[in-house]
Amino acid sequence: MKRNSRLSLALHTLSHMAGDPNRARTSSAIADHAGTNPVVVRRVLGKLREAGLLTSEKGHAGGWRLAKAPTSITLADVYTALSEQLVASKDADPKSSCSVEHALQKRVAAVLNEIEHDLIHKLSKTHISDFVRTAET
Amino acid sequence: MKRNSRLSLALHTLSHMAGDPNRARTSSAIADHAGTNPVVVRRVLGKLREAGLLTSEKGHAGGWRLAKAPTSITLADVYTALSEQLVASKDADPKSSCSVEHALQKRVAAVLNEIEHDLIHKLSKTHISDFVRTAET
DNA sequence: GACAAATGCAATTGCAAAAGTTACGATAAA
DNA sequence: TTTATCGTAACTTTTGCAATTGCATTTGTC
Repeated sequence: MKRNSRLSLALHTLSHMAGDPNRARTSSAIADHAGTNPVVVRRVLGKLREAGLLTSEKGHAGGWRLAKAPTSITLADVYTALSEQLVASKDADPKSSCSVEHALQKRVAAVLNEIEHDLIHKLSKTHISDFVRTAET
Repeated sequence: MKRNSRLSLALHTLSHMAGDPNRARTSSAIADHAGTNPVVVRRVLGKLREAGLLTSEKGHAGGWRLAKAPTSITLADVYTALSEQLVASKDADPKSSCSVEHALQKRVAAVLNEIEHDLIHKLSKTHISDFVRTAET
């Protein structure tokens, strides 16, 4: 896979589940669909479970299920569950000798953080269910 | 440096230049400031030059200069100059056997692209000069 | 013309993060 | 008890990017 693979995988899987929320899916079935492998799927979906978006069941006939209605899961939920920070930079280096430099860095970081927040806000406007409006598997 | 290092470096350098637009800076001076090396600086700034944001002069007493007023360079200019695509995913895999899958992927990609555009729009609202308002080197 | 300072560019190396793989234990259903 | 599944740890492979190196080119100064 390529860039944004985790976000991509998560979105893909959730959308698919939203089309038929009752069925449980196994890691390997999901992996096959997404062209990856079960362990990677578990790693990514594990984060979504921690965030309360999914549940998983062990044992025979276990698998993954949506923990909430598709209409109540937004892209922002997924984004933050994966703790992505596409825009925001990490904290400014404290090792910058020049204080003007430091002030500059902080200002840049502040703007970037604000834009990150805007991005999340925008993401919160679309729901997983929006992907399944027309075709229902 | 880690993620977004290119964007970070570009923003950092441009902001610094905006504080004193007449002086030319050499790749190695910039590299020292940013804690990196001259070749990386040239690679990144080269992209900005291609986009018409910077000019560079070879030879003795050469270096890098802003090609435009700091007030006319937006974060979106920088972002697109570096051809970043933080949100948008690449084109959907054509190898997806299931047509429903394919339609789903296209819908997800469409939403992501729209959000990417929104991000760029937001970036276009702040200018390089905004970083240098209070302190002027 | 000689030399130094600078970009331009390509090839290589090095490194860290992510993906992939394998293995094994725990758990639950049949 | 057997089978199917998640959970997780350890390891290997891949990949992206920075760093390094080397050399050519351009330009200003002596």
